[in-house]
Amino acid sequence: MQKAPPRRKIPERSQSSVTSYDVAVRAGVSQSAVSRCFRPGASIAPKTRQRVIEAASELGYFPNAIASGLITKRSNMVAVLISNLTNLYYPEVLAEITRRLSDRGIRVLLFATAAESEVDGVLDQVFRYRVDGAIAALRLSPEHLRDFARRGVPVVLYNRSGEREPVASVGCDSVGGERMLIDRLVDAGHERFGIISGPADSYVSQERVRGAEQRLNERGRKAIVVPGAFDYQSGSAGLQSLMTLTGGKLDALICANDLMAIGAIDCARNELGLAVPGDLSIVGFDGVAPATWSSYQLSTIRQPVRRMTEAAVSMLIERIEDPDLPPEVRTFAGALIEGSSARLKAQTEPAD
Amino acid sequence: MQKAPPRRKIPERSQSSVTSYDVAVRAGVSQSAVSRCFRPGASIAPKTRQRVIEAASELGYFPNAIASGLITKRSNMVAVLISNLTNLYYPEVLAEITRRLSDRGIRVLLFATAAESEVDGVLDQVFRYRVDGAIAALRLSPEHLRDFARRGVPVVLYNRSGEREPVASVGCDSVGGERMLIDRLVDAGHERFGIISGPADSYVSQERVRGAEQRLNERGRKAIVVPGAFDYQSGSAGLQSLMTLTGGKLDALICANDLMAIGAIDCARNELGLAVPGDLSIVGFDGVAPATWSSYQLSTIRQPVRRMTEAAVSMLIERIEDPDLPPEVRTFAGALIEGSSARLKAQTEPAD
DNA sequence: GGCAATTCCGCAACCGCTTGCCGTCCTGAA
DNA sequence: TTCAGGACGGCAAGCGGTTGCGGAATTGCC
Repeated sequence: MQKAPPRRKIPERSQSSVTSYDVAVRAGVSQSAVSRCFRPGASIAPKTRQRVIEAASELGYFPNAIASGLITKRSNMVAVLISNLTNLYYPEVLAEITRRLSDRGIRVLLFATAAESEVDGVLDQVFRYRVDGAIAALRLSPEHLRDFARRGVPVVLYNRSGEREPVASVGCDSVGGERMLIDRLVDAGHERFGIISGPADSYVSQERVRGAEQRLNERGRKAIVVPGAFDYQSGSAGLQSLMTLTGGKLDALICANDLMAIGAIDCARNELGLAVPGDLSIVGFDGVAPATWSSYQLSTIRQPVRRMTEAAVSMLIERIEDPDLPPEVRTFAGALIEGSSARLKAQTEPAD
Repeated sequence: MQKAPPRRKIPERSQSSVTSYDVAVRAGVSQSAVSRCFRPGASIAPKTRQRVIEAASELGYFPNAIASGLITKRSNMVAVLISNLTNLYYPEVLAEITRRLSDRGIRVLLFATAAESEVDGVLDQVFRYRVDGAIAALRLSPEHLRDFARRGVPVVLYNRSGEREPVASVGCDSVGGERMLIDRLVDAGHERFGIISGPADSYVSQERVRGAEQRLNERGRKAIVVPGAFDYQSGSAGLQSLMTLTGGKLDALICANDLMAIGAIDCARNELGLAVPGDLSIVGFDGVAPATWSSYQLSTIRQPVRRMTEAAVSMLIERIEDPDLPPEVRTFAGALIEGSSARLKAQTEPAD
């Protein structure tokens, strides 16, 4: 076989990519002077800067962030790890985080996985890109966290917490939120409780279910738990199986998130012919937009997304600036949204 | 002071950032050999590779994508520009795009703007990062497009099209979609039409409204148009003002997207006491998840998101590989979802 | 075993920018 | 006028990889 000629595809990038050198030539200064014009705090005469800026804009020059990141060891990129974007709740979080980071001159490198457990393959990529930090809204194993630590990449967990080791994290108090819901439900006279959980590998699901069961227990009640998957379907399916399991005797349904609660409401009303909250009280968790729609007016716990994202971003940035800051856990209380999908007060007469 | 002899680099191991040089030392090979181990197709002996890979994993080494991007001129990052993530429709698109790009070894650098018109400030950033290409789900002016072209960064527009100049783009056929809806509505006997548009700076809104009005015109009908903002509120508000404007005489409401249609349904049923579709037919556009919820079962046009994102990604990658490919516009037909929020067939008797 | 053809791998020159270290030049004070 | 002290800006050494080139080692073949 003949030796193949060293075939390279060189797309002849002629006019593309203006460098600081080109600008320097045009402005009649050295390349380093150009660089200084684009660095805040560098020593440069206003006059020179003027000339350089002009030349730069004539050529359409922008400093190459890749090259400068190589030397400053700051890529000005942060990895955002999210498990499933289609969850209604996360888009808002992502949008907020992106906006806040962008206000601080930092870009978001997005990593989306289908399930929380798929992180492994993704982490190499995160490290390859030398991101300055990461915000993770999914479960990271202790090994993963150690990898981050080893490489000096600060992480802030969002709505998660380090399983064993302490990690910087922000979250919404699941246990406290469920406690509020349970207390109000019990006070309103509900007796038979059902719970629809989230996927087994979800941390928030575990916490919420645990919080609910614990409080029910403290109040001398208990609940049947059926598994769900955080989506609309499983709200409906979960309710159906609970009705089967309890022979239709269910007073209150606690869903691990809003989306399942909405699925359950629709199922109760449109398939089982039940009045909500007349025959059945249904509560959720998150406070997503559809929960407020007039067809649902879901009784739920709203997470303070703005404050939480702000906290996550500023905690991360602090740790990028000073990697030795100790781990800090910030927990925010959710707000009870009364809504009208559950009878939350004893005085509300179930007239239907 | 004497001139210093050429400083050999001493592996100081400053706790972070293992370099290929470190790996080379440990494996007893040259730095370039290490590099070759991580480049597909490079000439390296299996034995050497083995040794290097071992040393690398002991040190936790990953090639620095920033550094390699600097020299290969490929950052393996693609910018995704999205106007507002909270739109229910975009998260799905974003998730799909991210997944598909990631399958091809490409990362997403996310740029989210609050309004379509805020692109200006963002573009510098896009260029600074030397992304290999961009997918834009927002309006880009001819100047913006020229900037991309000038820098040799291929762009694919998502649900937009170049206003004057031809640009690679994928989209869902708004005019055709609206035509289907209008035809079915007219055939079913509706006479008085209302339209709620999207924000004025939105391209899809303009197209959809234009498509609807045009077809209504062809069928000898016309509609009153009120402005909306693509959100739940404006569906409700839009319906209310239409009821005022028409003195309550409205047969069919065409909303420029699903979210407003849902808002309108809720308003009609829960505030105006109207039956949908009994008293009023309501249709949307997009095919978002909530549209399928049993409380709504929205009659709408579903965009083929999978196919569209797949097309966008592969078109972009083709253009990254061969920048001289001509612009191509791929339009996908939406699928009519009958739903039950509108009377779409003449034989359906409006019995209420 | 001898010789040519491969296969491997080291060398070194970058990629585009940052920055420490001076050398210039300008300004103001004596 | 002289000189000290800044303010500017050029020089050049990298940052961590990639890759063409050529030498050394290995292999194939007779």
